[in-house]
Amino acid sequence: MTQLEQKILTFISEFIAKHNQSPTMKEIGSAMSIQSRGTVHRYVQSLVSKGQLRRQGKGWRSIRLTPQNERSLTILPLVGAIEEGKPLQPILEQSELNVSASLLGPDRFVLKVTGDSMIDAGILDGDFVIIRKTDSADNDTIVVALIDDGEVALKRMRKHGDRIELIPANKNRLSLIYPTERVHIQGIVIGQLRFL
Amino acid sequence: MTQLEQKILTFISEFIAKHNQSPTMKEIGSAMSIQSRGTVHRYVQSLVSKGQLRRQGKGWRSIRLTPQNERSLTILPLVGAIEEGKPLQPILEQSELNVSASLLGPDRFVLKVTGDSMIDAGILDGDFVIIRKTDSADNDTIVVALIDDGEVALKRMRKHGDRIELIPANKNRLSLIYPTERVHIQGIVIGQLRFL
DNA sequence: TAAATTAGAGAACAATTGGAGAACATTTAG
DNA sequence: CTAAATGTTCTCCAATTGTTCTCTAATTTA
Repeated sequence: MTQLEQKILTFISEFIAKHNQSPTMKEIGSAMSIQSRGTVHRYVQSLVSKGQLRRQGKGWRSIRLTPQNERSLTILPLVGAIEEGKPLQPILEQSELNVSASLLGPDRFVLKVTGDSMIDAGILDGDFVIIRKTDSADNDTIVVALIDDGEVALKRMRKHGDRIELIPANKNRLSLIYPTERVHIQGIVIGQLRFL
Repeated sequence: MTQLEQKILTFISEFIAKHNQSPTMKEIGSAMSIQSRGTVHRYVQSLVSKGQLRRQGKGWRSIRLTPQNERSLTILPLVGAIEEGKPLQPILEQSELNVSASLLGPDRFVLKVTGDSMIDAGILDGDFVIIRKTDSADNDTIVVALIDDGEVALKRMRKHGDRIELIPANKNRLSLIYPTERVHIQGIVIGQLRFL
């Protein structure tokens, strides 16, 4: 896969995620600054022949992703589970932990956390949290929220009518309550990781 | 392997980790201050013949790492840092978080944690910890230890002469002290992750 | 000192990658 | 049905890269 093919594959993948529909040759070309539909078509064909894409039917927007590109790679061997004072329990069923399938996606990003406001939720200073972009969230999920278009908070959220309560996971800190219109949800925390 | 060959191999490995594509002869040359593509080519050929690299296909960027030098990679966009009540601080320098480069390796594995013995260290029930295999560890690192070839403990370790103290990160639990010969270190915790 | 080795420059050529656009076929919208 | 848009096939072309050479200079070795 050449560099440009890789770019095109990524573009198609993100386009589908965003529009729930594959782009046309022309749309791909626009994004890649390629004027010729014929040239774009050649790249798409190349990706199909390399098994990175497939075509469904003959019409427009018939490009589809292959399963491998709907999820990405496997990563680490998962060998067992630790439980208090018991022998190691081997995990046979799923012998690999697929980090990326669960955590990656075009709508994901990572934030590094500073401070201890979420310490009781096991999110420590220096940890990274993986966020799925969304502008709404359920009660009691941990969200990234922008307050007054200025400061950012990583807090558990709970709605009370026209107000939103942002609850820290730290007994030494207090909840903050804002009118709904002052709080803009940026995303919800779907994962967390730490390097020691 | 000469010194320069070693440098080139390292450069290629890091380039692939960063760009997910091998560098061209020219790019290698730029990094090594070698003007001639031909000269670079000679080094690459030498590394191939020594089994440190291989070539895939005939096109550009067809240099591949041999399994011994390989690391798979997974990259998430790292957009910023959250700090208490401050505006989002964009991270410009390194805009990607390379999960696997730091966490993966042939001597790594994952355990799923059950129980709350490490709760004060931010390791909660259901979390996954990434372990680097080793049979020795420094004081105050979190280790996976096998006790009497039977039960497994995830605890902070401290040596006291011929005894080893295994310290839980939980105020409601007590340290356990064993004679050195009863405790077999399996590895140390180098990372942790959680799926919400 | 002389020969061999190592290292780099760069020319020359082949192969691959990347792009434009014409011509025609097919699909979709109205 | 008709027209517009899209998909497909094709040729031509340019730019970049990989590869193989030869030449030169510096360093090491016999």
